[in-house]
Amino acid sequence: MKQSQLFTKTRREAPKDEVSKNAQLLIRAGYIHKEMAGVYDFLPLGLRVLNKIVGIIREEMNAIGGQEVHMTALQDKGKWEATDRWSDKVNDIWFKTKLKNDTELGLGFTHEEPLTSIMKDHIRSYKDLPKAVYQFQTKFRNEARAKSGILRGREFLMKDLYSFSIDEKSHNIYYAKAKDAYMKIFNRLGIGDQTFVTFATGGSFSKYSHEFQTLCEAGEDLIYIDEKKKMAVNKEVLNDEVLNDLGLSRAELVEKKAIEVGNIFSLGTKFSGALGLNYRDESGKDIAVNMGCYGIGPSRVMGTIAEVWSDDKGLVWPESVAPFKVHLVAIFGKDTASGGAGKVRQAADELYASLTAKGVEVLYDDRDCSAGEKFGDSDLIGIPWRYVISEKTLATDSIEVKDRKTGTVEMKKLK
RNA sequence: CGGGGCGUGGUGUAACGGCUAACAUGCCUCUUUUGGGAAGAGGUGACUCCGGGUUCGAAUCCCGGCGCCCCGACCA
Repeated sequence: MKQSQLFTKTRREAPKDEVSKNAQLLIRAGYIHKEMAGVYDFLPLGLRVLNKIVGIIREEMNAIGGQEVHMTALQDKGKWEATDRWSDKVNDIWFKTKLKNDTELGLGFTHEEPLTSIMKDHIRSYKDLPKAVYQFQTKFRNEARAKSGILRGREFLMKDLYSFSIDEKSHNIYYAKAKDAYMKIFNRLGIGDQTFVTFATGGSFSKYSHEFQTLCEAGEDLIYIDEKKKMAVNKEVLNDEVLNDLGLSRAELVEKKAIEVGNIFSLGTKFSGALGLNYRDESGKDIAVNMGCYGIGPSRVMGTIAEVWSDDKGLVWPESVAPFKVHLVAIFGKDTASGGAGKVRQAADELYASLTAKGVEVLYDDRDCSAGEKFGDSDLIGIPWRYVISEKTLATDSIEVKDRKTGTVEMKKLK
């Protein structure tokens, strides 16, 4: 894409109503726009990153047999009453609304109830199990306090997968697979090294749930990590019994702040029981389906990556999620007047065309502005590889290739 | 939801209760410039968040509202 056509602009200064690093950088670089507290729009660059994240998650969910659906945000009150999750006293994060005839509706903050209900139409027999279903969905949560930019919003994107198994044993097998898939995802997203599988509160059907916590000062969770074992325990469940269970010793643990980028949960038969999702076993008996749920918020992940991978000059995207792979920066110098076809512009146009033809995603800075401004913007936007082309580089028939992360520069011949 | 802070051109800031609300940046025009946010000149752009009140006079003081940020509580 030609940068001269990109409608978003960079800014020198962050708006004063943002303090968090992710929001400051993402707004300054033109990735997102704040609509109101905890509610952000994704602009072209931001959407590209978000879609990259979504793509990686989708591949890994498909790899463990997930089948993608797209459910509704509007929720039918009845199903939530069946599980006693409708009342504001039980659950105060609902956004609720009404039809013209006064029928109450909710804006989904999660999707166990409606999906369990859908599955009733399709699961009859033990032969129909196991199954895994997932979606990418806008979730609405009426948070008492939205904060930290894109990390805790009231409207955000969520991937939620739900598994349906014959019994606990079969569920545990799937659960373990999902756990591995999650680590694979975070590795591919470039935050694997700082992301720890963390034991957390389990709820009524299992002792623990597993959170995926990325070490980061901007996080709101406190976790205790054992670096050698690459295990962690959330502060909320830290006690001697738990440590004993997990074979961890207090002396080895270090306290760290972290961002919860994923959470997987065993649900047992809580929802299937309440909503009547049963299968018939070989002996003809009806049995409640055993369920699990598995969440990752792609928008929160994007904020987390921005927090973890950035420096004083701007964002530093891992290649797997960067909006473009290459930032082609043309320094026209006195080579050409605006729009003219000087030597540099011609060479840059050609390089852009040939890279694009090869399928390389390129943001081509073809704007008429000073070199300093272009470099500053390039650092801020944070595309992994910068190709600089100018009179200077053309003199040796080459381009300058700079690694955004390491700052390493090398000259490469144009052929 | 409790506590604290803050609302002034697009953005960041300034202005004792008193001149036409200032500066920087952005944007537009012209000239010069051209490898780390270039220089000069001219221009554009603000009912000072909203509503009341005090006062001869309010961006400034008081009351109410709304919004935003931070701390805490909460957070399948």
